Amino acid sequence: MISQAIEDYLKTIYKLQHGGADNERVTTSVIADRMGVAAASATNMIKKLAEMHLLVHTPYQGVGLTGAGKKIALETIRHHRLIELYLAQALGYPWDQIDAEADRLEHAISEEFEDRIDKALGYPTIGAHGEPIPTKQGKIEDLEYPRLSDLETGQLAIIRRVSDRNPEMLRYMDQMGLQLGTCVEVRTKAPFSGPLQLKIDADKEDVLGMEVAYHIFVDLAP
Amino acid sequence: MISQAIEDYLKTIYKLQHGGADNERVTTSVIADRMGVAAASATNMIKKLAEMHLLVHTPYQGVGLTGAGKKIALETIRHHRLIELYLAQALGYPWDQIDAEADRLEHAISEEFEDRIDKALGYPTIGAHGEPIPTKQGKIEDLEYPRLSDLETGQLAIIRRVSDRNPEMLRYMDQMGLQLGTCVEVRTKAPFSGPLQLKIDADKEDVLGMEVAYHIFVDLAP
DNA sequence: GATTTAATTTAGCCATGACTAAAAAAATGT
DNA sequence: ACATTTTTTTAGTCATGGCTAAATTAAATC
Repeated sequence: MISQAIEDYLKTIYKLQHGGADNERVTTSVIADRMGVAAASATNMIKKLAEMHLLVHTPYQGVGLTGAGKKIALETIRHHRLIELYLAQALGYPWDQIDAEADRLEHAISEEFEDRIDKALGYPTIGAHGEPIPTKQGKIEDLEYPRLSDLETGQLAIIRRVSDRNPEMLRYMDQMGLQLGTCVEVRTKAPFSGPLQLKIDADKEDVLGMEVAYHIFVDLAP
Repeated sequence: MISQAIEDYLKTIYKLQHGGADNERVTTSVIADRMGVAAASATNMIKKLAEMHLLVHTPYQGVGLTGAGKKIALETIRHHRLIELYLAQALGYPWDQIDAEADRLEHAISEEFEDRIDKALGYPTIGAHGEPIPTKQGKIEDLEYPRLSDLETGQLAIIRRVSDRNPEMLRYMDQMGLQLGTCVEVRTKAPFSGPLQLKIDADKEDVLGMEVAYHIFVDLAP
């Protein structure tokens, strides 16, 4: 049977495979780190998932999801992102709280629930932090946006996606007026990974550290 | 820590204590039966709950919740009933499906979620099947309604609560036009626990078996 | 009151998914 | 090339919450 733990591992592995650089191996320690468990625990689960043919494990090298594993991962991610969006839109949650709540709810909902909130939200394709929502059939767009931290002085862009990993960072962004759709212009970029001077939505001007800018993804405006 | 299993046992025990007759003991086998587990499993959990001071166990006699146990039970029941009502009212679930969905969700939601759906529903005090919803402080009204099966010929009453135990029965009631607030009049009552001839909401007339009537609770109209 | 039956508890087992400590393999540095 | 460090795996443990089979206690019947 597919337990909550299995769903969590598969989701994490999927995100690691698609989040980082293309040829970065998804290793035991990276998985353990993201899951917040000991490396040995990850090894155990990896062995189990390999036996279930949900992933392929090359010892000491890393893992790769099989079709079946990917399917479960995407179902879980779909649940997660639909729930997040529902919490934000229907229940007025701030965007820094939705991830934690969705992490628990994603394992508890039925297909029926998924369908109903999907409908209530108008069949969305983009989640609350700008992530693509996998379809019920397991298709997902792979939108690759440049990071705000990679822009050069003078460039104008629109925020399309943010990392949801750190709630505090999300709260900070919010406070700075940085949301999905917000228009930003890089005024100056200090050297040595220094802070950015930004014009935000044509009315505010502020400084933003590279750490934060690295977690914001944008669409370049011409 | 309070696990999902503990919440489920406490909820079940609370309902057994307050559902049946006043002096019916809540025994191991009754608990095991309701939980769908073996008697030995129930014994184990009862021992554990007794050690945690969530209930008092008199061996071979039965159990009784302590204040702490009752508190957790009522919190769980509050979650369950708020979620049920939310599923019905906000997401349009039919009333025969909400119990199963709420059984899983009740363990996954946060205080924040509880508060938000409570507010969205307008701080309701009655659940989707007519059950009282415990307050956040753990107070609960004990409304005792007569059963439709106990009415006599000629009596007029309003449906106030139904048992949610059997989804098929709920679907049947719905189909018969029997809902909360529906007005029913007993036209004839066949002897030997025979069926009732009912006038439903002043426009339909139909027959209802005792089995179903037993699971419908009403307010007597004068 | 003795015996049968039913309910309850004890004893022991299993799967899940964590953990630590130790061993083994791979990567790195000189 | 070899020693050191890091990563990964193995081995063994623990808590949770099920299970069955056997023993015990309580209730019911003769």
